Amino acid sequence: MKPQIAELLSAAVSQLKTDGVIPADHEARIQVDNTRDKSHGDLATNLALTLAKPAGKNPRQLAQALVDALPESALVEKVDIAGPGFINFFLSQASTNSLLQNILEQKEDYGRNHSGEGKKVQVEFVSANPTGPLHIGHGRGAAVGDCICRLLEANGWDVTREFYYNDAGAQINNLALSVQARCKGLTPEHESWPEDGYRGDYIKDLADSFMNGDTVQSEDQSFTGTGDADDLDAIRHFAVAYLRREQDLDLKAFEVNFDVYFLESSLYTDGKVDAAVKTLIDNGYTYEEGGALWLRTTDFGDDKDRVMRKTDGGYTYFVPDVAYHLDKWQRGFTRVVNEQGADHHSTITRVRAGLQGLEADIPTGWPDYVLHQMVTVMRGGEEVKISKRAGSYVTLRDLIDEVGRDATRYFLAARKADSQLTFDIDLARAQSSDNPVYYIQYAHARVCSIFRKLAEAEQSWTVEQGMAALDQLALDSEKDLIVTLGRFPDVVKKAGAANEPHQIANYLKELASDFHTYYNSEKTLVEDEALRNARLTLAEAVRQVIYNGLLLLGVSAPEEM
RNA sequence: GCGCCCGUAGCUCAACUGGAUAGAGCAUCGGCCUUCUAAGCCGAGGGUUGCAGGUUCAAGCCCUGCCGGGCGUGCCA
Repeated sequence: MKPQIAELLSAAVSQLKTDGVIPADHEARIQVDNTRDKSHGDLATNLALTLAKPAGKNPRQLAQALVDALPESALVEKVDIAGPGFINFFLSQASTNSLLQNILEQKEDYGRNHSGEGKKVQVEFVSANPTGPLHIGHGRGAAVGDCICRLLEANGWDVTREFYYNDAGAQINNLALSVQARCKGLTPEHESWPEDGYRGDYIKDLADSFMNGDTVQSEDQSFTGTGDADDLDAIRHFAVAYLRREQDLDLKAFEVNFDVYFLESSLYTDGKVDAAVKTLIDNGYTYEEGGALWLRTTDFGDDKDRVMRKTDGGYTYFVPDVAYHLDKWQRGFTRVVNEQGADHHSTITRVRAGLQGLEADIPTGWPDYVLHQMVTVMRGGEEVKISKRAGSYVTLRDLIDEVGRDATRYFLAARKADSQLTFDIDLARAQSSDNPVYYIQYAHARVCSIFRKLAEAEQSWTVEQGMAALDQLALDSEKDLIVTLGRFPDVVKKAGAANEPHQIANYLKELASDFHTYYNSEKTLVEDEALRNARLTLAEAVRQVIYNGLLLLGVSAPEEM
């Protein structure tokens, strides 16, 4: 309903410009907010406050002038001027009726918009290296990243989900050496175990599988173990394929899917790394020193220059990353969101510097980054630090197995990414109102239950009957609930613009709470047929919006609990 | 030392890109089942938004300086 009110205000502003009250060249930013206090109506604007200075008038006078210039609208019951000059709108029954009608007509589309205009956006997330099972930090990245994708889709963007993984380099070599050591019967306690080797139990499983000659198949590759413990290259390939398969299975269990798996190694084989390096050299942003090639990142705001090519001839990690991002740009993604752990934030400056050095007309602040902070896992009031399988960290699989996909997704996506997160396993498992996931899902199930009861009583309800009866909804609690339903499209828009899925989670909690309150105070299946039909319409609208919201989080909406 | 992020009720977190009296849940205390699922609802107490300045008609939010925590500060990724 905000857009309609904003339109009325816009018309009023134009009128006042014509009248010479407001300077004609002033660009007014019209902001319509939900009110916190019901005595302030349903929606409010600070327009008179922001226009006071350019108009050279006191805000209350200006507010009165704006109100006088507002076009008539059936949506508005009453307009007040309050406080320092806020304009408060009280919505009419006609507006709440039409809102319910919209929800029931648009169904799954209610809340979606076309602001992205079908433009291409790429979201890169998880991007775990294939050196072990996914840990809880990857889980947070997966939940947040996937929800961002769903939000962007809801806002009309054409989204590509991409997973980038490092299948070359020092860590992979380290992995291969660890597996090889296991193939030769060594354990991590042994004195000749590789320094900085991976020690988890999964290394042993992997070695056994390689020695058995198993064939592993992942999303994008397959490889058969040769059983030759001296063939480090074969071990490397096998280990990568094996762990990729394992990560794929975890992601599938988490209901996170990718459109593109991008291999770092392909940047080398396609010559894209060399090409990027050559361009940087040709553009004069590099120099040799101490046997290494340096990129002058200080030209682009870094606090010191960075090594590109090491003395051993290999490139540092951010060089292929620059080539990768140039590739993204060339694929036509004018908007790219990179969801990563905050421990990698130092790459941002380097990648952006490298991209600027390529002089490819890439905007300075491109791409966007969403960084998530660390996750701490608690059980029984104690911090959980390790899993048996991975050894040194809690895996995503552990969580899914213990608390389920819905709760895991919800808890990992329900917090602002840039604050540290405490994952309380006991709470996530709780089947009570303490647990926000159950609380929200239960609201959905309750509506379904009402309709089951209706069928049992051999009564019926249709949208048409409901629409005809909407004037029966006269209670404050009913209007409150409808106003909350009306906020949903705006929440989707704002959450999408800010890459903040947690806003959806918060909204759903609020909506569920409003509904539970209403459910408890007013019976839906009353004798009076018109009132019953009206309340069923409201209940169905609530169900639809909860369903739509849960879908954005990738959490299921059960019909019974 | 320097850079980035965070600091809100005892705990976990909100506060809609600067708005009106900072809100929920948990925990504590007190109520509500003959009634569509009590897996729920209602009520009470609980705050100098880390500290000190500044900008603004208006600051939890923006600026400066401190304090505390996290991450980074690799020719690791």
